[in-house]
Formats: sequence, structure tokens, C-alpha cells
Amino acid sequence: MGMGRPREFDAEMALDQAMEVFWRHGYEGATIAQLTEAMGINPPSLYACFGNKEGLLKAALDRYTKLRGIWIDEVVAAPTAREVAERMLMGIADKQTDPANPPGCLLVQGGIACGTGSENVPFELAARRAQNEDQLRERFVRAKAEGDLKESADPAALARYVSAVSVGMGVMASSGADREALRQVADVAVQAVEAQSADKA
Amino acid sequence: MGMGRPREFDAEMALDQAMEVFWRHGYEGATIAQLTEAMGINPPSLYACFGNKEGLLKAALDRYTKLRGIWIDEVVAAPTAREVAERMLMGIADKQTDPANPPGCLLVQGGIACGTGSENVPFELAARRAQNEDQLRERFVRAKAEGDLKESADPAALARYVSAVSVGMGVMASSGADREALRQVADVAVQAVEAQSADKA
DNA sequence: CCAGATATGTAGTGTTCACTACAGATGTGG
DNA sequence: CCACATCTGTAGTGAACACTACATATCTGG
Repeated sequence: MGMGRPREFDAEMALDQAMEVFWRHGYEGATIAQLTEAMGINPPSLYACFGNKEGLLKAALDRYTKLRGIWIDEVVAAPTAREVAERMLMGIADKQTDPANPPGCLLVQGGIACGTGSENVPFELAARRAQNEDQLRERFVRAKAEGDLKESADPAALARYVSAVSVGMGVMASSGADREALRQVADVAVQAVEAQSADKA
Repeated sequence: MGMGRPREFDAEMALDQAMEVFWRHGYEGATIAQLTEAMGINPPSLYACFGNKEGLLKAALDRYTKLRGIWIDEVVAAPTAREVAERMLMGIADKQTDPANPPGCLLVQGGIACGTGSENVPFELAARRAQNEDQLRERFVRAKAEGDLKESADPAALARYVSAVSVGMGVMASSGADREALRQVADVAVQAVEAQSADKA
């Protein structure tokens, strides 16, 4: 039995283009026509490869969070909780204002609220954000065990806090905040983590 | 010349219902059918009163920000920058998880990214968020002048920071975070403002 | 070179969307 | 009571949407 005609486009490169469209217009705001044009393919190819619009979004999110997860692994390799927060938030400030990408964060821009029929898109994004938060929380748990964070510190609350600031910065970036403005936010935000850190000996 | 047949519905009550629909589904996710049903009117009444869908959104935003502005006036009446931040963020935690309203904040849920033809909706929301940030910044300017904030403190950066945390909490609330989780975030966030406060004598 | 399998491009499908034409209802001023 | 103005409900309008039927093209295995 033959294996059929081979695909004529590169799925990952097409995903990168789709990602950008979702990033810029959100899930509902992105149309199949825009997506197929950006991906350089026709609708039947899209549906054969990704099932439907939501399947394409999930594939794009997988790609996005995979790259992001690798970066966060580097972030949490920082020696202290304070430096983890600083690397994280300063990195976010830079990434979210990188002219190579649309401003903000796909996990926010993708869709915070959706209409009937797309209700689980916001949940899908929230689940991916929660993954990042988990990575941070585990790192802060370790920091507390190492005596790097105060005994009174709550690693889960700290992780939620850093995650919330990241999201807020993303929204600001998408509405025009420049890199310097975001760095100032990050700079202030880090001080809350510093306040939870054990005093230097 | 006669004045014509009088309107049979209350515009403000109808706006409250429309606000809730936009809040829950976002601008693009909200349909005219949902809006008119919630408002208890038919499409021609909506268009006669508000012009079009975007006009209705703006009217709903006006109503939302008016109430919110009054609340922020109370918040910035707190005696110190630290207490302003605490009242603000704790109040946000409570408001965004108030079961009387959809979770989160209309100025975020309304639409962070939109499709072609609605590009200025995100700008409209961003402008309203900026108003709140301005109120905070002015308060922090005063706090610095009063010696309540350190000489090294940047009131604009602090206001942006509190605003960013508020937005981040709103996104978390809309994706299911409960009140206690948001209060923990607020609690950590306030400590950054405290770190910018002048030492107590 | 043929049969089976999968991809592609053209050209649609039905549905849903924001919005409105129109006729009738209900008010005001003369 | 009449001319006029504005609102209301019914019933649509054209456009845009996500998605697909179908014929054709390009591969593999025999």
C-alpha cells in the first residue's frame, strides 16, 4: 500500500506563522483566511493536518509552551529565589517587547474571554499558564527548604504572585507599554520577593 | 412638532445587563442576540439608543469606570502609599471574586486582542485602565512629596506596578482563582510598596 | 506501470453574524 | 383630531465565518 502524497509544507514553520496570527488577533479574532494565508496553505491542508481551528491553536500553544518551558528551566536555575524572580520578570519584560514577536504573551493574547462554542479556549490557556506557575512554585519550595526564603514565606503564594505580575506585564505590553516601563514594573515587583528572602548573613 | 414615542426601557438597567454579557464573553464573543436578550429589548432599540455594538461597549465601559473611579477615590484616600496599595489590591481580590459579577475585570475581559474591524476595542480598554493608573500615580506623587515614600521611589513605576498586579489578578480570577488565592497575591504584592516606603520613625 | 493512499487547489456549503427596512404603536404640539 | 416625531417588533439583509466535497496531483508498494 502506498503512503500517499507527501505534505508540501513544513508543519512547524506553518505553526510559527499561525502562532503569530493567534498572538496578534486572539483565537476568535483570527480567521481561517488569515491563518491559511500566513501559513501559506489552503484550508483543506490546515484541516487535514490540525483537525480544526481549536486543534491548530492547541498545536501552536504546545509549540509556544515548549520553548517557554525550556526558558523557564534556565530561569529557575538561578541560585536564589530573588534572582529567579528577577530573571523571570526582566526576561518577560524583554520578551514581551521583542519586535520579532507580537507584543505581550500568547497565553494571554490568545483569549481571556470567548464566546459560545469556544468556552474551553480560556481554560486551555489558563492550564498552560498554570504549568509555568508550577515550575516557579517548585523552585520556591526548594528555596525555602534551602533557607533561602524566610520560614514565614509561602512558596505557592510567591509563585502565584510572580505569575500574576507576568500576566499583568503582558497585558501592558500588548497595549503599548515599552520595554523600559515593563522593566520598572519588574524592578518593583522583585522587591516583594526580596522581602520574603532570608536576611543575608 | 411632537417629541415622539417615549422609550419603554431603562437605559441604565439595560446597560448593566449588557455590561455583564461583555464581561463574561468579551466584546467579540458577545453577540447582539445575547445582548438584546439580556437587556430585554430588540435590536432596533439597541441601535437607536447606542448606535452600534461598539457604542454599546463604550457606554458600558463608561458606566463601569464611573463606579470604579469613585471606589478608587476612596482607595487613594488612605493615609499612606502602603495602605493605598493594600486597600486597592485587597479590594480588587474581593471585587474580582464577587459572585454578584462575572469573575475578573471588565477592562480585561472585554478584549485584550481583537480581530479585524475591532482593533480599537483593546485601545479603548487600555485607555480606561490608564485612567486608574493615573489616579494611583498622582497619589504616589503626593506620598513622595509627603515623605511617605523614599526619595529613590518612582511614583509612576509604583503606579504601573500596582496596576499590573491588578490586571494579573483579574486574569487569574477569570480562570478560576478563588478569593483566598488572590488575597495571597495581594499580600505579597503590597510588600514591594512597603519596601519603597520611608522607614517608620 | 498499476493500485492504493494521502495531499492539494478550487469552489463551494450552511450557519451565524452585525445590522436594518418597514409597518404599526405611542407620544407631543397645534 | 391631525401632522409629526420617535420608539418598537417582525422579519429579514448581505457579508463573513468555520468548514468541506470533489476532482486532481503525487507519492509508495508490488
